[in-house]
Amino acid sequence: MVLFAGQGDALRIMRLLWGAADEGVKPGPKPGLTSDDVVEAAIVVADEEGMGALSMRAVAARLGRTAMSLYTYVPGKDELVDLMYDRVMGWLPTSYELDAGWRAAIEAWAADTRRCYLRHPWVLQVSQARPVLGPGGLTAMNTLVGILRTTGLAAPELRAVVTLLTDFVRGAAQTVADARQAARSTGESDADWWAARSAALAELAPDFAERFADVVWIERSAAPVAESAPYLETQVDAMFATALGVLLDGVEARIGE
Amino acid sequence: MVLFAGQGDALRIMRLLWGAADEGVKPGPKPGLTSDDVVEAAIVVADEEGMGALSMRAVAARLGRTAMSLYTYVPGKDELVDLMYDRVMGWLPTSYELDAGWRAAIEAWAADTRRCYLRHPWVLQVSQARPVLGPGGLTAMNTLVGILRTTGLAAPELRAVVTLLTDFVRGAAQTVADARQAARSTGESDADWWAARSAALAELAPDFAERFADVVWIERSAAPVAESAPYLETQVDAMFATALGVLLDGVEARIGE
DNA sequence: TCGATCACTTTACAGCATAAAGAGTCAGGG
DNA sequence: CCCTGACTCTTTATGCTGTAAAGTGATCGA
Repeated sequence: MVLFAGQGDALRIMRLLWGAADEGVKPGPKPGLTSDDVVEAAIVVADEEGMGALSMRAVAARLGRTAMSLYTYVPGKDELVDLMYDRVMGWLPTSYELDAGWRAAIEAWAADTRRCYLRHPWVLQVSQARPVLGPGGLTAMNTLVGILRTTGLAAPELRAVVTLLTDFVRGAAQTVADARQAARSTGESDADWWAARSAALAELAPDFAERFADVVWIERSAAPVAESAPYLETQVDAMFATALGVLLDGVEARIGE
Repeated sequence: MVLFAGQGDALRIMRLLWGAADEGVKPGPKPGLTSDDVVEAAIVVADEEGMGALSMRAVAARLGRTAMSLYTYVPGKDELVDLMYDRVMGWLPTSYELDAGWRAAIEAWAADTRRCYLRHPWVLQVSQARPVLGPGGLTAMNTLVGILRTTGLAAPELRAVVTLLTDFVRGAAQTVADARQAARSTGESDADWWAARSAALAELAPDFAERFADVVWIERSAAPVAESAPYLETQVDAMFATALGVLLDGVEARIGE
């Protein structure tokens, strides 16, 4: 992996992100692919087999080429992932109806964004620090800020709300994605997993009910279905909506000031 | 890595998590280490060099042994990470003063939890789906729920608030941890990184100011220091406090019902 | 036609988790 | 007292990973 990206590298990846066209004719054989082809193939691999299966060899195999040939189109794997990220973020809706108010718009934004993360779970593994500064990611950010600006909140508060929203949506999606991934890769359903663990717990911590009384209480009282796995998806969807509601109540309270 | 963990494996890792003592005397040489020694050494490695540098070889080297010898004490790397996680979560405070109200208690909880994540950033890479069911993690969860129960909120809402809080604190800490990690491993400061990117942006997207007007507005208006790197840490700390305030306003609104 | 340039392949390296097999060490049973 | 089985720990090996380095052959401008 790349350990130090100098300034020249910064320009190169930015050029790729922004689709800066190559200038004139050059000697040598014509490229058989474009960097877009590589990005597209990599997204297919990551969607189908997960980020863990995304290797230069796997992407190259899908394109009928060797791993090393990809380095003609893309500086390295890190940069390829950045390009994949920006591409997917570019597929998100870029504007929301505001006639029903900012709250409804944010709810729609959250649902779309969450759906996108669940369709491409590997996106959640791209760090938010030193963000990918491509057109897709910037447009997505612009869309969210655009909705929130209509609340009339001051910029510092609004910025906090932006990170609150994105961190929450990412975290919630991450949990669902991880659960699905675990079920797929271990072949053990959530229910089986839970059954084995709770049996072991009962044996190893007989004082469980008293020692973790509050946890037991919330699990018993909040789960609509007794004996269910903790991450039953319909239950998780409802919880997402509730949590988002609490968050937006907080925003509303700040508007009242 | 382990692909399928059967029921026997579940019992074994749970026994390790709960510190179930081995029974009687056995033939063969005495073990030179305990699984706790391995976990401790692994935490030191991960704290000092990051999760990416956590390998069985590195842990073994610190203990003066070969990588394979660790498999005597721990089923595999995945399970070792679970043990590390539960150990660190067990270091968190287990009760909070409630005389000043639940809100102050949650603020203290959030500060402690965030500090713990920043001291051991690799903890954030442990998935929340199929959580580690050890005493440390369960106690931490119990502490949080215990504070929130004093709000009198109904269990389903309270559960949503729990995930909202944990997802937010984790996400916020993750961003800071990633930024620090990037600075360390690339040798490029945030300021340098930002300078190189914004120069490239100006060249590649001359219409930036109009095309991403809302993003530009919030960056200009919210940052107290002009031309500063986006993730200046004091700025991020303030944003964390503001966002937590908004979140807790939402909880308060729900209590009023 | 020549030399430069580029696409692409082959080979190689260091590092990873861990399976498999072997070496040495210690206990209880004969 | 020795043997057998169990146990710790090491050595070796397998199949992955990203990518550096060098080589092959095609294609262009001069």
